[in-house]
Parts: sequence; C-alpha cells; structure tokens
Amino acid sequence: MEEKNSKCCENTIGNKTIKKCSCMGNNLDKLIQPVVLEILMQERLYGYKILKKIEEKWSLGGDVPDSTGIYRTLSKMQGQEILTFEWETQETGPAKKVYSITEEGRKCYKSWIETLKGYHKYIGNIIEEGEKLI
Amino acid sequence: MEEKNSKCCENTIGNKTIKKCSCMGNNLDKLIQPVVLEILMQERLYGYKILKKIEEKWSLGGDVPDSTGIYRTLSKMQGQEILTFEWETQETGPAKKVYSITEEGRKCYKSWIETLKGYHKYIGNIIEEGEKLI
DNA sequence: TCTAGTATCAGACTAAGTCTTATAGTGGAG
DNA sequence: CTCCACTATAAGACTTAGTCTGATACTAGA
Repeated sequence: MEEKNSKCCENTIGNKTIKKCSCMGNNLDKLIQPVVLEILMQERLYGYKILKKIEEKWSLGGDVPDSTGIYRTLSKMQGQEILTFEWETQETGPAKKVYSITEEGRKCYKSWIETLKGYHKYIGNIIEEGEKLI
Repeated sequence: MEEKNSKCCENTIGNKTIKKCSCMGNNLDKLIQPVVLEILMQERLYGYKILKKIEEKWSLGGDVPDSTGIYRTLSKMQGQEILTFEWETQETGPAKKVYSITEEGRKCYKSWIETLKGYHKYIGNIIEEGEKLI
C-alpha cells in the first residue's frame, strides 16, 4: 500500500485512485464534544445509543461517526467532570455505561455554543471571500 | 509543570489557573490551508508576508497564527502541486521563497469553499440546537 | 451453528496546529 | 559599536481530534 503521488484531491494508491486532499473535508473536526453534549443535555444515555443518534442526525457528508472516537471522548469528558456515568445491567445483554451531563458540563456546552458562533462567523468570512474570488 | 486537575474551562498548573477546555475553541482548526489559498489567489507572496496578512485579517479570536504552521503548510501544499515557489533575492535582506498558486491549487481552493459551505451549515445546526437547549 | 447486531474499548496511526529553538541578515537606539 | 527588534525561514518535539484495525463478549434470529 504505497503512495505513488500525492496531488490535491486525487491519490493513486496501488491500482486505484482515491479522494484525499483536505479540501474535500475529510480532515475537518467532527466536533464530537458539542454534539455529544447536545444529546446528553436532553437525556442520560450510553455510548452505543449516542453513536447511533449521531449517525442519524449529525453524520456530516454521510459518513458514519467512529465508535472508538465517541467512547474515547466520553471517557475523556468524564475525567474532566463534564460527565458522570453509572453502569447499568439488565438480566439480558451486556452492561451499559450510562452517561449524564453535570452542572460543569452544562457550562461547557454553553461555552461551546458561544465558541461555535465565533467559528461559524470565521468560516462564513472565508466563504464570502471565496465567492468573490472564484 | 504538573497538572493538578483538569476540569472543563479551568486548569490549575503550578500556581496559576489557565483556560484550557476545548469548549473555549483553542483546539479548533484555524483552516490555514484555505486562508493561505485565498491570499495566494490574489497575489504571489512569500511566507512571512502571508503570515502577516493572516495576522491582520484572519486572526481568530485575536490570536496570532503560528509561523511554523504556516511554513509547514506552504511546503506541504507545494509538495501536493497546489503551489509552486521561486527563491527571490535582493541586494539587501534574506532570500524570500515566493509562492504562487497553480491551476491545481485553484481547483483545490474551489473545493475548499464548497466543503466549507457544508461545514458552515453543519456548525449552524449545532448552534441552532444549542439555542433551543440553553 | 453462523451471522448480524448490541456494547465497550485498547493500540497504532494521521492531520493540523502549537511551542521551543535555531539560523541569519538588517536597521536603529543608546 | 553593541544590543535589540524586526525580517525571513525552518526543524524537532509535542498535543488534540479523530480514524483504522482489531479485540472481547453477549444476544437473537435464520
């Protein structure tokens, strides 16, 4: 699996050409943290269901969120005291790690929304300039 | 320089508390690639001047762009044939590496603008949900 | 019994950007 | 004439966010 060349938008790896340049958006942040917080603002939930919700509602450009990334984000946020969790076991099926948002987490979510407003404007400016130049 | 705790938004390192959580936006992509392309769509220019232009016009939340990041992005894009460069020497002062955008680069820039439109909408949705929940 | 789905997660990796440090030449203040 | 700020470029080590690969374990249905 060796790279033959690395031009923008197209890369030939082995015998097939794939889309790869950042301009296609594949390396943009999926903003998992605020999306997870949005879900947990509404109900306490466990990782797998959070993953499925994001898949339904937030999959950017049709791509499925990465489960490892979700679980890792959850446990990181729990370490920051943004979330807490409880193991929930039923008679049937594997145990579920049910997460809840803390007071700290609500503050964090608010902060995220404010931050994203600024970011939204920033990206809006880039687009505006782009429309002039293209 | 050891971390004492790591709560959202505040971290105590040594004897001072600093803002650190991602919700403050410090870890968001600065989207250097499209910003650099925007500048080079208008004129051929060298790294240092590009850096200064970004500082003037694009410094998100008041923070200065990182020079290493700019230079690294430029040389990476040159490797992708999005940019070309020529060394320019004057009688006085150090040599300058003057970059120009290629045809491939113009395509890449267009692609970036389209990608950012989608991303802008995505972030707009997160904000919209946020406004409802806060 | 095999497969798809539910549920969690570690390890290794990549991409973007930051922080630190290094280089080298120029111009002005003291 | 020396020191400092500014111009100009860049390597090395690091961090953060996310992906890819694979592992474990249990359940339900064909």
